[in-house]
Amino acid sequence: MNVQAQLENAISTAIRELFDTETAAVSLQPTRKEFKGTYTFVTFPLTKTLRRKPEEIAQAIGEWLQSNSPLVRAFNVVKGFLNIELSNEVFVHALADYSRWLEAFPNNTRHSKQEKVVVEYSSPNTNKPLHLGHLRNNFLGYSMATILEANGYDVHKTQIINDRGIHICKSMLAYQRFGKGETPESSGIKGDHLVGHYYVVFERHYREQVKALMEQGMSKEEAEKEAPLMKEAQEMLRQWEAGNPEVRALWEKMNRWVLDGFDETYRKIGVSFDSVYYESDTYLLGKDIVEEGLQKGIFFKKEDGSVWVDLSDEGLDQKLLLRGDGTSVYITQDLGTAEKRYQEHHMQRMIYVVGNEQDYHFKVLFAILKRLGRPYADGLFHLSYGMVDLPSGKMKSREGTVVDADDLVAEVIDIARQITEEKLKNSDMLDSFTPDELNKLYEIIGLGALKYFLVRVDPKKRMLFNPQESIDFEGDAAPFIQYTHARICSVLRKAGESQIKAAFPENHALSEQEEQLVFTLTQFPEKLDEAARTYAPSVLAQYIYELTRLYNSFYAHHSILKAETSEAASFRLAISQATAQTIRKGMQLLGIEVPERM
RNA sequence: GGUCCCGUAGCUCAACCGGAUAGAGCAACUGCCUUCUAAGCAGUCGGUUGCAGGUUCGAGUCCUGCCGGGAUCGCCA
Repeated sequence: MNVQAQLENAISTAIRELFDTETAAVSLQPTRKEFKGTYTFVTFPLTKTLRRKPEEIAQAIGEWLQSNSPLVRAFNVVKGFLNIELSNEVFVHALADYSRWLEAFPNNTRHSKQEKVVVEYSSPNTNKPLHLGHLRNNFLGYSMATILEANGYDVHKTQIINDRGIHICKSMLAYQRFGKGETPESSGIKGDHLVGHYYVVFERHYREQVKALMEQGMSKEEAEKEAPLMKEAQEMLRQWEAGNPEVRALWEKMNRWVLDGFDETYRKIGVSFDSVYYESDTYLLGKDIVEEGLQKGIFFKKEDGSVWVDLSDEGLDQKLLLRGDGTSVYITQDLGTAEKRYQEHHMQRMIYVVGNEQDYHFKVLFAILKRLGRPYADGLFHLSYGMVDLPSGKMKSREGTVVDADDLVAEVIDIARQITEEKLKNSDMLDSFTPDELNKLYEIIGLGALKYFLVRVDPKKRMLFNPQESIDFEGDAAPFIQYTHARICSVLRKAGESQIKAAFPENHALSEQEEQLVFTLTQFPEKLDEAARTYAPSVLAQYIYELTRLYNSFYAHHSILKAETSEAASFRLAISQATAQTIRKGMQLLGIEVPERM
C-alpha cells in the first residue's frame, strides 16, 4: 500500500477514535509548496458533522497522527488545513520501492488488464500529403496507444485510409490530363506530394471553369455542378465503382505513390500501426448492417429508397445511411469498419482519434451501434481533439495556408542542427560525435521539440501554431527535458568512474528539495494512470516537465558526487538515476526520444 | 436559428472530484560558468480568470443570463 493510502487510513482511524464518528473516505491533496509538508488534509467538510472549528479538528488529528503514525514526523495547521510532514525513512523507502518498480517498467505493467483496445488514428485521404493537423493527430494517437499499453491494455494500433472517392478521382483526372506520365522517380517528388500537386492542378482548372460559367450567367451552385471537370471526375468515380480496368489501374498506381509517401513520413516521425484498413475494402460492408437495421425496424426507408435512422429523441437528427441509389455514404462505411474490427479483434474498447469537427458524426455512429445492440457499442470512444490554428486563422488548403508535415519536420530538424552545433562547439563536444551520431541527435532534438509542442496541450483544446516562434528549445520544451537527461547521464557516467553507487541510506536527512523530488518521482504511476483515464498524454508531458524543473533546481543547489557525506552522495545518485529513467521512460510514452549526450 | 466547445498575465499554456495568496514558459530587465553539461539556476516585472448575478465555510472550476470566438446541423469525407 502506498504512503498516501496509509495516511488516509490513519486519518480515518484518528477521526473514529477522537470524535467517535465514521466519515466518508478521506482524501489528501499535495501540500502547496509555500507551506511545509507533503500531504494536506482539508477539515472544512467535517465541521458540520463534528460541530467543531476547523482549526481544532486539524490540530487534534495532527497530534493524534504524530503520536500514533510512524509515517508522520510533524504537522502544522493553517486555518482549516492540516499539513502533514513525513518522516525521513518514508522518503527513503518510497524512493527505493519506486526505483525497483521503475527498473522493470513497462514490462511489469504489460497485459495486466486483460482488455483489448483498438486505437485508430491518422486516417488520411489519399489525395494529398499529411499536414500539421495530421501531426497532432498522429502524435496524440501514437502516444495514447503507448500509454494505454503501459497501463496494461492489449493495444492494437490501426487506421482507416480513405483511398476512394471523388477526391482521389480529382487528382487522377488532373494527372491523366496534365501529368505527361511523370512519376515520383522521374520528377524526384515524393509520391504523396506529387498526387497532391495534381489535386491542386484540378482545383485550379476547375475554379477557372466555374468562373467562366458564372460569367455566362450561371449561379455559383449551378456552375460548380455543371463544370465539365467536375462531371468528368464524377464519371471517373462511377467507372471506378464499375471496376473499369483502366481507371482501377491508374487508381492503384497513384494510391501506391501516396501510401509509399505516407510510410516514409510515418517512419520519419516515428509512428507505426499494427494494421491498416482501406475504405475501398470496407465501404460496402456497412450495407449488410443497414439491411439488418431495416429488418429490426431501427431504420426506415423513404419513398426514394434511401435509408434513414431517426435519432431525434436523443437530441440528434435524422441521418441518412444509404442513398436512394443504394450507394453508401461516409457513415455506412464506418458501420462496416467497426463491425469488421470487432470480428477480427473482439476488442472491449475502440478509440477513434479524430478532430472535433466530427463530434456530431461520432455521436450518431455510436448511437446507431448502440441501437443495433452491438456488444462493443459501450466501449466506443471518440478522442476528439481541437484544431491547430495558424496566426492567420484556420488552415485552408485552397488558400495555400496549410503547413505541410514533411516540410515542417525538415525545418525543425534544421533549426535543431543550427542550435545544437553552436552549443556543442561552445562546450568543446562537437568533435566527440561522429557525423552519423550528430544527424541522429539533430533529429531527436528537432522532432522532440515538435512532438512535445503538439502533445503538451490538452487534446480537447484548439491550439495555436506560430511557425516563427512556436518551437521552443528552452523552457517548457522537449530540448530542456532532453538536456536534463543528458546531464544526468553525464553524472552517472562519472559516478561509475569514481565507483560511487546509488543507495538508499535511512540515515540520510533529506533537504526540502530532495523530499519534493522523491515525492514527485513516486507520482509517476498515478500520472500514467490519469493520462490513460482522461485520454490526455498532456498530463504526462506536464508531469515530466515539472519533474525536470525540480531536478534542475536540485542539481544547481546540491553536490551529488562531491556531497558532504557518502550517504548523501549515494542517495542523490539514486535520485538522479530514478529521474533520468523516469524522464526517458516517460518521454518514450509520448513518442519522444532522449539522448545520453547533447 | 438549433446543438456543442472555448474565453485565465503582452504571447503560448497549467490549475487533481469545488480548497489556501490562480501557476509555468516565452518576451523584457538583474545577477550566477577556476566546482557533476549555462539548452541551466536565482530573481524582478506582469491578473477584476470575458461581463453580471446565484449556489456555500470556500468558485477559474457548479447553475442562470449576456458579450465575444469556433465547430456542426450536406444523398462531402
